[in-house]
Amino acid sequence: MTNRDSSTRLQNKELTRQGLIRAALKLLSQHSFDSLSLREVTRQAGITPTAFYRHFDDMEELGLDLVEESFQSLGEMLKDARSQTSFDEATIERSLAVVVLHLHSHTSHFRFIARERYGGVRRLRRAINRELQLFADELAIDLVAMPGVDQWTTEDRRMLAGVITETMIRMVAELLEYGPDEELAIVERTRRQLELISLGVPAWDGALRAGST
Amino acid sequence: MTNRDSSTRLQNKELTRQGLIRAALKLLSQHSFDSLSLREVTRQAGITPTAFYRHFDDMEELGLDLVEESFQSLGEMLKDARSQTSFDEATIERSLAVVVLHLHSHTSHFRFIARERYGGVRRLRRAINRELQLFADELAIDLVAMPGVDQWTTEDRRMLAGVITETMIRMVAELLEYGPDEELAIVERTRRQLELISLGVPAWDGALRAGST
DNA sequence: AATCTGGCTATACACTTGTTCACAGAGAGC
DNA sequence: GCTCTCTGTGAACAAGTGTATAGCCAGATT
Repeated sequence: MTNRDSSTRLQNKELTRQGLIRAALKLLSQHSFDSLSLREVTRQAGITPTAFYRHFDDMEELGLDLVEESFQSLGEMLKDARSQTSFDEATIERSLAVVVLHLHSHTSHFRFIARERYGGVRRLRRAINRELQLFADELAIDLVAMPGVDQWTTEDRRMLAGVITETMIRMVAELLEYGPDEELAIVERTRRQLELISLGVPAWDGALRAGST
Repeated sequence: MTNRDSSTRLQNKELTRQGLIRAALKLLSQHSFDSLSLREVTRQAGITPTAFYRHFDDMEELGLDLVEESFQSLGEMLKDARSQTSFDEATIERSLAVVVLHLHSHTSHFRFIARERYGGVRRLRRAINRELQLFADELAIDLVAMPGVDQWTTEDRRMLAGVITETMIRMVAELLEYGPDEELAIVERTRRQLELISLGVPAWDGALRAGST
């Protein structure tokens, strides 16, 4: 194999592979993943069912690749939203804007995550939740910079990061479900929910709220 | 038709109908709904595929019945949890206990709701979300009794009820995903999230947070 | 230029799916 | 007791499923 030049062979393979992934994502706006058939995907991608096996052993393997790709695009979103690590009105507003923007340009990725997170395929659920955990953990780290929160325990910071990410995800899911007419109301409501949470932060005293065990 | 007596005819029909529903619920712990086949359900219920049509036109119709039944059991839960309409530590603790208890005795119903809420079947999603809306609205009404919140706008009360129910639902989903070993940690984390939110309530001033439109 | 490699096609297999149809047989109504 | 009404059965259908096998042919290797 000549390494110095990009071989057309591999390029083409990657191309049809992308085709399969894009085909799957397209079909997943109608189906859930485990009602998505191998043949359906290849049909949409324009190749023979048997050719599928040149790229994936399994539909599940394709699914795991979808998880990876989806969170990759989500990671790029984080770069945009990061470097401002407070939790005030302005930050909330900006974060919401970033999420909504990326939602519009990566709709199928977001839909896939939202749908399969609690979907019928165990390995997919696990993979997605693992990635979401990493996502929330990053946020938790950022929250250290917030006055007051720096004194919190790690667990409490994760707890806070949890509500925030979950609230965001639910907003995404709602936006996907309802049309653009409802978009403003949904985002506005989410904004208020996040602000409400942020108001709880200064009043929080983790020490007084130790577990009952 | 003799109305005064319960005919064995209808009783039996209702019996196999329940059989179908229970069969579906059982299978839905492995599948998602739209990968669940009619034949699979009848096989599990121990009847012929064709007999299915004596009870439902469609799998989707069965699904809608599942929604109804699931929320009926959820409504009974509400009766237990209600009549204490504050949002303090004790109430949170008690509400969590009620939910966890009902989760253990109605696992399949909760799983169905959590999974199909964002699942692949549109009508099911809509039906579930409509019911959840009603659920949250009831909670919103109860929240009027809370000092301070009685001055809030209806929309803000719904907003608050929204975060609370969503946090609860996510806890349920997590409990379903992970084993009983994790149960304590999950519930504890949720408890803290709810308390954090409750701390934001006294500081909330809706007037200062009007929409930006 | 000859050979090899591997992405892809074509055909075929056994199996499952939703739905239709004719029919059985037990309870309901007279 | 006879007839009617329905819930459930059995066989059959066209269509869709995952996968195995054999072969083609363009790009890579030598």
